[in-house]
Amino acid sequence: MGISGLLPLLKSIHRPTELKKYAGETLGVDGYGWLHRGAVACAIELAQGKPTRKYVDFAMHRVRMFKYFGVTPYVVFDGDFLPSKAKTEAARSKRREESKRIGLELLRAGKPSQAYSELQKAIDVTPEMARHLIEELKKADVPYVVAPYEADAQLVYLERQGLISGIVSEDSDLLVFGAKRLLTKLDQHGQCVEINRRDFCAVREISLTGWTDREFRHMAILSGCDYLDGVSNIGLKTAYRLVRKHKTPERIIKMLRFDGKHQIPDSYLEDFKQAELTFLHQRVFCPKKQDIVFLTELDPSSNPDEMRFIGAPVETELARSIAIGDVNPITKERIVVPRSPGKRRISQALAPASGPPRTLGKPISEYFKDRSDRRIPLGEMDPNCFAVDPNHNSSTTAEERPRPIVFPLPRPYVEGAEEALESTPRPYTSNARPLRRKTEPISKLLGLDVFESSENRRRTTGPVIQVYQDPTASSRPPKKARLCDEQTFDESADGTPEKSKFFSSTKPNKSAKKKADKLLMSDDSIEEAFRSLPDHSWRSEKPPKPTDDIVIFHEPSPKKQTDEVPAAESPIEGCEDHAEHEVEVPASSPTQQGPAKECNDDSRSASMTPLGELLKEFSYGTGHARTRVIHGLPTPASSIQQTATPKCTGPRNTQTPMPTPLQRIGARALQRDRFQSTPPTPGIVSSGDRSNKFDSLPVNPAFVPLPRVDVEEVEALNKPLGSEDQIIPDSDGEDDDDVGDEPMSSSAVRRLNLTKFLYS
DNA sequence: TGCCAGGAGTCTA
DNA sequence: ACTCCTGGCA
Repeated sequence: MGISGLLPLLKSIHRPTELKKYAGETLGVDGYGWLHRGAVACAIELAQGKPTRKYVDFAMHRVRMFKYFGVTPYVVFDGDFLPSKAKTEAARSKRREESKRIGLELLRAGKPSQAYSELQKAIDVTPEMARHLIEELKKADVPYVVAPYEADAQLVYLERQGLISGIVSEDSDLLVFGAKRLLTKLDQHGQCVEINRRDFCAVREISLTGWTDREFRHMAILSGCDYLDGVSNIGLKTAYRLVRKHKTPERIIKMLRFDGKHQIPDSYLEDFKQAELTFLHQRVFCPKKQDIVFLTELDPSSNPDEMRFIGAPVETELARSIAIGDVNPITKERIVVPRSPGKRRISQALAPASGPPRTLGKPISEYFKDRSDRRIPLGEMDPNCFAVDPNHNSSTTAEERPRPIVFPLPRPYVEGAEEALESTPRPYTSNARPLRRKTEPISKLLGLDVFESSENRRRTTGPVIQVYQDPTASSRPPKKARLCDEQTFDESADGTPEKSKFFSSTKPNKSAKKKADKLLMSDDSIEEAFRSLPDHSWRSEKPPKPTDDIVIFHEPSPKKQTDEVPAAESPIEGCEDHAEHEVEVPASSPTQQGPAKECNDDSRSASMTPLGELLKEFSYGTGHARTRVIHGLPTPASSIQQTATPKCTGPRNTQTPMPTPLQRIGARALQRDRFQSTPPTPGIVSSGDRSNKFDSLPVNPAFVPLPRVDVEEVEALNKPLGSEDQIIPDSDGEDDDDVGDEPMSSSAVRRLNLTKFLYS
């Protein structure tokens, strides 16, 4: 859970950013988080013990997204539970069991949607699940490590060792561990928020200026953390005041007891110190030394034997085996991936990756055919659901295979599917179906489909499979199509690589596909998605049909990480920006210049044309300038550099109520303040106004030379347009660094002028 | 009256 | 996860 309220408290230093800005870098990611989110999609199957690999698909989709943006993910998995957390974990485990029980009951009672929401709480990410993902990570040449204990500590260690340059996680604990660069709220479009330790001095809610990691840690522990329950009625604000006033934990606790307003357990001080030591010295695995080390070296005077709470020592060999995923970090038993149906269904389901295809009672192909017939009409159904083949990844050539497009299942369709299911051995599926809406049937279908589909793939890769897959895809929660999902489609190597990840159109019948597009939740989202695609717009030059755009994207092959991305058809802006950093630089840099110019041109033209839209966005006023810009620029060209942002921002803007003039003024003031507090920004004068204070504060070498200036420029343009708040744009300026670029600046100037023109 | 913590309710993914 | 509301406190 982390420190509740910590991230909101630091909101003033949240710097909106995009994954592509980290191109060329290696970012640590929490494998558990990915697996968990993926498992949510198949909560019912997991609860029922049905074989499914959806969680692997989700995680690999994220991996592909990272690669697409030129970022190398370093996936870190949780290991054993710390003694400090044993209690918590036991309670959680109990809750999960309870949720599972209730959820399965609801399922039997014919309340699939309720069952699903309950079963989501029952999700337990197991080392076996991690192992399955690891198999895929190996194939994709993605670095990973299983921590001896907590992934949080492991991630921070990797960051300190320079093996990663940032951490992608939703866990605020990382900041307490000492993470320097935390990326949170990463969405499917690659947008995220950076929280940089260097910005702490700029936090507005509380003054952390001059605060050490130690004081910050004390504040966090005092307010309640995973290792120690907080004192009631003491939150972060109060803890902050206490630390500021009394400095040491001893004095704080003494004062609290003296006050008598709070109930402090007798062991609190001791527990407090243990919690702090756990944050400081937890054991981690050092990939360089190939051995267990402490996150922070112990004080020579301290004795690790007296610090059981930081985790028991682990033998070097065992630690290595755990780190590579061969040994279950909890049971310390070797993880066996069953090749044939094993005792556990889960294991069976997972098994396919390593082992040969399992044997099914019936030939799958037959099964599919039946379904395919029924499903054909489905193609017309909603495209909202993206179903990824859970098993799909299992096969080594998963990416090569064509990706099934997911369509939301219409009722009738579902029914047919159910019938098919009935033939299958799963009993429950047949019963539930009449009652439920899409959710239930989907779940049922998923379990069955997944299992069989995987086999089919192994055996054959015929069109039949595709048909089959489509239904599977439907199994996914009925959401709008996400870019990420699209990415999965990219994998389809069949010759559909050209098509956009976002649109799976190729596979489904053409007619069906078109229909699907129409059915999509929001066309806008799709367009936005396209825009988000970085290079793609450039190359296309024009705002071609969405389908054309799609073609541009193509997923990087799994084996080569960063290189692929730049090399890939669409050079990402980020890549360009960070070309300096990484290996790929050579390739990316040349490409950049050419496309960059084009982009600029496009952006200009784009900005010119959609004045009305721009105005609208300005009217919103609330969001970051960037978002507005994005919206404002309907054309693909504009999206080029802003790509990722547009999607997310677009919806947000619309959703967020328009700020009142007062609010805007306040926002501006805030921004200004930040600006002042932060070191002076190097950006150009014109750009400097827009540039965020934040950006200026945490300057990453990589970021400094950002060619993407376009976005910023756009922002600048918007500002004047938004007449009301010119100030706002300043605050918004997220990409200050980019502005700094020479070519960009020139382009920016042009754009600025143009925009003014338009409005004037 | 304002601040803070915590709970309830809602929405999203 | 986010917002809104409530109660306690100064």
